Amino acid sequence: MKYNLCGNNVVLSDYDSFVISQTLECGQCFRFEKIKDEDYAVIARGKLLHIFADNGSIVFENTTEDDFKGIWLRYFDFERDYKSIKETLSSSDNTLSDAVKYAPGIRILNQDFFECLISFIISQNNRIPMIKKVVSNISQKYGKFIGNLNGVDYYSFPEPEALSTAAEAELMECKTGFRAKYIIDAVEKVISGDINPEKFSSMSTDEVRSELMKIKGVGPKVADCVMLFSLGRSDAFPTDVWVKRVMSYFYFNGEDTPVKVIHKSAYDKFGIYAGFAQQYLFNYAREFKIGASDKKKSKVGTE
DNA sequence: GCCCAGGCACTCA
DNA sequence: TGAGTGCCTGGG
Repeated sequence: MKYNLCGNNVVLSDYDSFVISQTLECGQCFRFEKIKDEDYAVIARGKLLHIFADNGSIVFENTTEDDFKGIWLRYFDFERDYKSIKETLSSSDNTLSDAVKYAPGIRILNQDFFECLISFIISQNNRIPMIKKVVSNISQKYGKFIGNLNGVDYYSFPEPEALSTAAEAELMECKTGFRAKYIIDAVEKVISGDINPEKFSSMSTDEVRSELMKIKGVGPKVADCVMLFSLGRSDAFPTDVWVKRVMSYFYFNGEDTPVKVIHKSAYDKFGIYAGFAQQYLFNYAREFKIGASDKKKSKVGTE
């Protein structure tokens, strides 16, 4: 991977396995706005980033080398060798081979723990546009103004202390619905140190999952999302309805299979790459509506 | 108006 | 230990 400085921009060339839209729109994060094709505003780590593709390069607009190296390199997971991960997954499994070919430019983002935790608590029983709206509402109300792009104001996701001032009724006004009390419980546990990501480093993935599930509104699915997208646990395998469908469809003869069974088979098959496999499969399943009712289903491989 | 969405808590057997 | 049910909200 190579980058150079060009005026106020950092320009990334000679990279692989990265397509902005595939990485942002594969359901792992909620803090981005599409400006046009391969041109996005991204909010992360208290910064507003304008990122776009230009003649095969990726431009990080108005970005210092310090921010690029200190924030974005890690956020977009550019230090990881995705070629070998994709080869490993594809070589042993035809389904994965197809799923990887379908979206070879997905990278697993390294998001902020607290933001990721609250965002995926909000995600339960909810749709992506709605999740984005709720996270944005919370940021606008409790976060800090960080900039304007194309006439749109952007706000950072609040620190735990800032969000702790929120009453349940106020969170409801942000359209969190029944999840408001879950958010309050999560904030309390983070501030008290009851939930402390620094302590996680010495724990196994199963132990971290149990810790996270002490928070109200955090079950196995949300815990695995938080571990995969913000704690670098690549063996986490978030099993939501789509992953359940795609796994049942391809590995269990289309039979409705319990999440526990799916979870175990994923770990047996993919091991420490389970999280990457999940992301390729999830994207593939959602795009082709694999396993959804016939009305919604489109034919695999015809698009 | 009804149904459901990237789950989870709660209840009851 | 597992199955069944309700949940804010808004778009189809």
